[in-house]
Amino acid sequence: MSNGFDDIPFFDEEPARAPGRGERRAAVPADGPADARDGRARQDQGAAPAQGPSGLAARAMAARDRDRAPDYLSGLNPEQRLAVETLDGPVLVLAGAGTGKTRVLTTRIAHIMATGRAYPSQILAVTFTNKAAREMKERIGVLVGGAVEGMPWLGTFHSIGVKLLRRHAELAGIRSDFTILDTDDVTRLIKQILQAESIDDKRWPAKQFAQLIDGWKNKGLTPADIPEGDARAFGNGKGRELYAAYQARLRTLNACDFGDLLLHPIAIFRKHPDLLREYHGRFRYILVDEYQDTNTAQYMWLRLLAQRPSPAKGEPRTADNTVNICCVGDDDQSIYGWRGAEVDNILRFDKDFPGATVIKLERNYRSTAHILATAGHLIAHNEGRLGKTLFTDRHDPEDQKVQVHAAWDSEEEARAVGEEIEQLQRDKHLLNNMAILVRASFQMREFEDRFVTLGLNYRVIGGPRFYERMEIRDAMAYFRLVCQDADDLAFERIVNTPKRGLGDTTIRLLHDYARARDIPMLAAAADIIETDEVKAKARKSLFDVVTMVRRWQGLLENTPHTELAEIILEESGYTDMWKVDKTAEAPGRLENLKELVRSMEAFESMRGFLEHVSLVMDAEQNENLDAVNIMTLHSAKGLEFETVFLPGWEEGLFPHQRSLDEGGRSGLEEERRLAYVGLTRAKRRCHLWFVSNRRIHGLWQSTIPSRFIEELPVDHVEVAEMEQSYGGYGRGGYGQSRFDKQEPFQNTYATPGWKRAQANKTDATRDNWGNRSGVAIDRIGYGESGPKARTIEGELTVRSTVETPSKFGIGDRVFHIKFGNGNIAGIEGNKLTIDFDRAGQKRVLDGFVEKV
DNA sequence: TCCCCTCGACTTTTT
DNA sequence: GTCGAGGGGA
Repeated sequence: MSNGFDDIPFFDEEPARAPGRGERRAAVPADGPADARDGRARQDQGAAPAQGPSGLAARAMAARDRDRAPDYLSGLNPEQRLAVETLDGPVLVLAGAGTGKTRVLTTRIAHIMATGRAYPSQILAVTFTNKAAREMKERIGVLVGGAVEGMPWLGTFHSIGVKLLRRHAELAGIRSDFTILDTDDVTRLIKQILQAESIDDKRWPAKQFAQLIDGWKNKGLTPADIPEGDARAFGNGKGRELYAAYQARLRTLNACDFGDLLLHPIAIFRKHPDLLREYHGRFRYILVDEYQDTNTAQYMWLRLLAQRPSPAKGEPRTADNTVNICCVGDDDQSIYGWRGAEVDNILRFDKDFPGATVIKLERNYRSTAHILATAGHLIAHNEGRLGKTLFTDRHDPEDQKVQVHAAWDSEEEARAVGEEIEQLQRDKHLLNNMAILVRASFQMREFEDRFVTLGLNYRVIGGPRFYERMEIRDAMAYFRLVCQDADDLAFERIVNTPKRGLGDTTIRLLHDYARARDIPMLAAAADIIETDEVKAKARKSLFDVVTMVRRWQGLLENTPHTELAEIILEESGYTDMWKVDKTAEAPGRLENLKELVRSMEAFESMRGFLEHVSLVMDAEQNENLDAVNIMTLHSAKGLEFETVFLPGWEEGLFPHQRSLDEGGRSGLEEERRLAYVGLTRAKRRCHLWFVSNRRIHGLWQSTIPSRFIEELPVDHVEVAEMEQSYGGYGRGGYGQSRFDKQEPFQNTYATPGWKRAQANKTDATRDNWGNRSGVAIDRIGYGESGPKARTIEGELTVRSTVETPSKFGIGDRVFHIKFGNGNIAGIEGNKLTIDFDRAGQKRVLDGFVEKV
């Protein structure tokens, strides 16, 4: 297959020109182990292959100038082609739904490489989700005909942030083997801080504070930057102190939360302009996907990397001072305002980057004219848009108008959708091409129940995740502690799991001691076992834990990591704990642990695996199974389906009451954009539903149709004829599986649907990875088809074992909380031997002793 | 230390 | 209505 790249060996050829101005070997560390092994990958650093009559560039330019455009450009429409070929200067592509946004991005990258403008490793391409990054990689691979090994800087904001931070961690005051905390860890950490500050966590919930901090970090605010009002609004006015305390704790734990993955690099770049300049030299081209979703922190990060010094008067723009940034987005699909996205970023792009080329993509290749007109008419009710109107050439009289259905209640809604799906199935439509997009996840349940009854396969996208399961988190905590022993959160999680008789008292003691001396709890435990601070039994247990962890740490370098994982789970007694457990879940949990170890095989090291899990929280779904997709409108963004069902268009649910209450007009507009996203997912058929009665928080409430329904254009929408009476039970002529209501004595388990389900099923509720999926298992090929091995850069092992001189002297009279008064008989570092008046001679830690 | 019961929450969610 | 967390009692 010819793709226009056949005669351009751009991966292998060196730029054949002499080093020019501004060209120097960057001091930026190499691209990790791959670079070290492969000299070729390093050649790009600092050297731009763009100018000069090099063999590669000349040929590429000739290729471009030939009448016949490269194959990969053919098939693009004029606007798309402009977006691909406008390589110099800032470019904003306003790409409406279904206008070939991803195609433009990927072709542009291919074009940059094919024309020899930059090496793959000189292109920074950022997305929001791992899914988008993966898709982009694949599609570029198809375009250039091979794996895209050479694009180390294609990834999510966060994964690129981690990459930067691992290289320059010490500039942020942490070590490069830092741990990435997830939201659960963060909440637990905050809970501890609130407790330490004796703040009532009933009145000031840790979760709320976690969200507050997240919000500040989204805005790029450090404790010093937050507005006074914000600071006062939490924890008796202690908001700022608490935030600072939290950051301090993260530093001692050698850990980062998600926000830090962006904020630390920003701080580093600001403090070290020379380093930033190295990256300016490296990144010839910057591409950003879904620009309308960027928050302030991401925006600041991008600005730092994108901004180049303006050319002096009279000087021409050169590769050194041109901002080759291309942002692609759609203001009408901005649906993440509630988590800090600033639509403003896209609205004022041309002010941020003067001289920007703005290109609108309005030709839609996805949907029918009816669907487009409906979506367009709806979104026109919003103010403050950049204003795009999607159009299509496709006008097929066979095309169905958008169907609006009414149902009595949510149960009937689910039943009717089920019937529609079965009808489509009989007409040979694949279930994979259908999706039910809901506003809120509680709506899913009704559909799941119904589909289990019908024996219809379904998959829930974005449900509960495997790594949130208890046994996975426990196992991961062991691994984390072994890789990074300052990870106190991991330590606390596993120290008494399985039960080792290390209760609250012991843990509190360890915690206090560790805090007082600013050392990890594992180190604190190592100290304490040499003393009499804790009872013999607890001491033995602690000794075991410390010894085990130390032993595993010793094995880390030279033992295959999957083997080590097994050793850890065995020796810690963790698997035994579940073997002994007689509850129903225990076998499943053991199975999950096995899967966990198996899935580690795809990674190069245990650290690589840990990093993957903390960054990539989605698990891949099985595409091979034909199943209806159920997901929220939010997670549907970027996807498309032949047939889309949009249930629950009622006031209060959609638009959601809380959006209206908290967001006012802009909240309503965001909801409307969400509706727009939902409609534009559909290629051929789109069904809207609203019900008159819905159960909310356990009680039935009567509802009125969404205002959005009134905003639809009458010419393109039709009210679907109900085959059954409104509010009655189904009487339709088709569907063998709809008699559970008609035959009251037959319970659901006797329906053919249920029997079918039984026949197909291996697990009708959840698969091992915590993915909810129906009827036939939708198992994830996490092990086999999982990600390629990852490498972690710049491994660094620094241990903080600073000894502080004891403030005590032999003979001092002291008081110990547990043993009372006594005299110091010996001192050994921080351990004191004391002759207690009552308890006799004991070894204790100086932290627990006061002079009297 | 564990288990049971009560109480409260309950939009969307990536990383 | 359902689930999870946390408190209190055995």
